[in-house]
Amino acid sequence: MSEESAGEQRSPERARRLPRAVRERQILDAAVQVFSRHGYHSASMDEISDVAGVSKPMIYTYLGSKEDLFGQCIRREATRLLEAIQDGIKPDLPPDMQLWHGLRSFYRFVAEYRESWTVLHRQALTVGGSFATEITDMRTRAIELVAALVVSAGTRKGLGEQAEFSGAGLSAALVGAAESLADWALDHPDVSDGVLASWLMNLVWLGFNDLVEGEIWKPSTAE
Amino acid sequence: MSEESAGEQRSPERARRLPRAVRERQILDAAVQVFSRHGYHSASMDEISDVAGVSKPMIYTYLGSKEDLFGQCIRREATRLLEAIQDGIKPDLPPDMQLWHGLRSFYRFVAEYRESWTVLHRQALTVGGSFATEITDMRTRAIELVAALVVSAGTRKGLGEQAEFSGAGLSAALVGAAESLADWALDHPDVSDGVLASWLMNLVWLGFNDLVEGEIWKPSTAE
DNA sequence: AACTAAGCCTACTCGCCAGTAGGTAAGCGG
DNA sequence: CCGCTTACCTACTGGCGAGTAGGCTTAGTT
Repeated sequence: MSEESAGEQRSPERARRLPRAVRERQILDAAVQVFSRHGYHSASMDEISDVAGVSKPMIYTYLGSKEDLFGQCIRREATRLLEAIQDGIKPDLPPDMQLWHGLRSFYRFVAEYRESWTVLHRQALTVGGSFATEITDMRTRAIELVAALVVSAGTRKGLGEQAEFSGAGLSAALVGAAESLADWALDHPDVSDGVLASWLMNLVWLGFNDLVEGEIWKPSTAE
Repeated sequence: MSEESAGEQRSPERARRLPRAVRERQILDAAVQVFSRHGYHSASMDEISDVAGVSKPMIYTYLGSKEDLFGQCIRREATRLLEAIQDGIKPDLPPDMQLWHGLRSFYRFVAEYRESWTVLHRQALTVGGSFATEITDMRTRAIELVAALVVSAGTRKGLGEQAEFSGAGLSAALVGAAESLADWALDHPDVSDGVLASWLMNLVWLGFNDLVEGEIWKPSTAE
C-alpha cells in the first residue's frame, strides 16, 4: 500500500528524472488519450498528469496552460495525419489513382491511431475559438485538395465550368463520406483500408464519371 | 441606466406573468440557441436564463437540471427533424425517389433550423454518457433506413448478398456525405435544397447503379 | 376584502478544477 | 564537500458555475 522505506522506488513503471523531451512526449501522449475519451472540457489536468505518470506542475512548466496543451495535441496529430496521407500519394499518377492512394493512407492512419483521429474529428470542434477555425481551415484545405482532383478529372474529360461550380459541394460531400466511413470502420476493424477506399471510389468516382459523361439522375415522376 | 421608479416596467420586451407552457417554450428555444453556440459544457445556465428573459430558478422548477434541459432540447429537435423528413417521404414511390424526397426535406430543415441541426450534429456527441448513445442510435437508425433503401434497390436489380454486405458501409458513407454537405450548405445559403439533393443523388445513386450493373472501379496500374 | 396559489426574483452555498507557491532530491562542476 | 541547476513533488488558492432557500407580487376565487 505505502512505500516500504525511504529509498524504495515507488513502482517499476514510474521512471524518474527523465530528460525534458521525453517527458513532453509522454505528456502529449497522455493528453491525446484523455482528450479523445472525454473531450476538452470534461478532461481534467489531474487525470492527464495521472495518465502521464507526472505531477500537474510539470505540465504547466513544460507545455503551458490547458488550452496550450490542447493546441499542441491538435497540431501534432494533424501533422501526423497530413504526413501519413502525403506519404501515400504519388503525385504523377492520374487523379483517380491519387485519390485512391490518399484514401487508403487515410484509413490506415485512422485504424492505427484512432485516438488521434477522435481528437481531431470529434473533440477539436467543441472548444470553439481559434482551434475550431484552425481545424475547419485544415478540413477546408483537404476539401480543396480533393476538389482540385475532381476538377482536374472533370476538365480532362472536357467538362468546364460546371465541374468547377459543383466541385466544391461534391468534394465536401466526398470528404464527409470518407470521414463518416472512417467512424464506421472503427466499429468494424476487420474491413481493410483497401476495401474501404474501394467502396468510396466506386460510389463517388463512378457516379462522378457518369455525371461528366452527361448521364444524369433526375426525379422520375412529376415533381 | 437604472429603473426610474418602483412601478416602472423594466423593458417593453420583458413580458411578465406568462403561463407555464409559454415559458417552457421560451426556455427551450433559448437553450437550443445557447447550446448550439457554445456546446453543452461551456454553456452556462445563467446565459440561458438571460437569453430566455427569465431567472435561473425558473428553469430548474420548470425543466430540471442542466442535463435534463439538454435532454429535452435534443429530443425536441430530433423529433422535429425526423418529422420533417417523414413528412417529405411518400412511401409508395421507388427507392430512389424516396431517397430524393428525404434528402430535400432534410436540407430544407437544416436551412430553416440551423441551430437545431448544430445541436444535434455537433454538440450532442460531446456530452458523453446516455445522450451520446441516444444520438448515435438515432443516426444508426437513419443509416439503417438508408441501407434498407439501398439494399431494396440492389436486390430489385438482381444483386443479392453482396449488396447486403457492403450496404451498411455504403449507407454510412452516404449519410456522412449528406451531413457534410449540410454543413457546407450552411455557408452557401443560395444553393437550394433541390440542388443539394440532386448532387448527392448523382454522386451516390449513379455510382451505386454502376456498381449493381457490374461496372467497377479498380486501381489501374499494378498496385 | 381576504385568501390562495401561481409566477417570478435576488442572493446565496458549495464543489470542482485550472493554475501556483514553495519546497525536496538528484546530478554536476568545481 | 559546496553550491547551482534541473527535475520533480505536495498542498494550496481562487474563481466560476450548478443548484437552492426563501420571499415578493399579482391574478383569480370566494
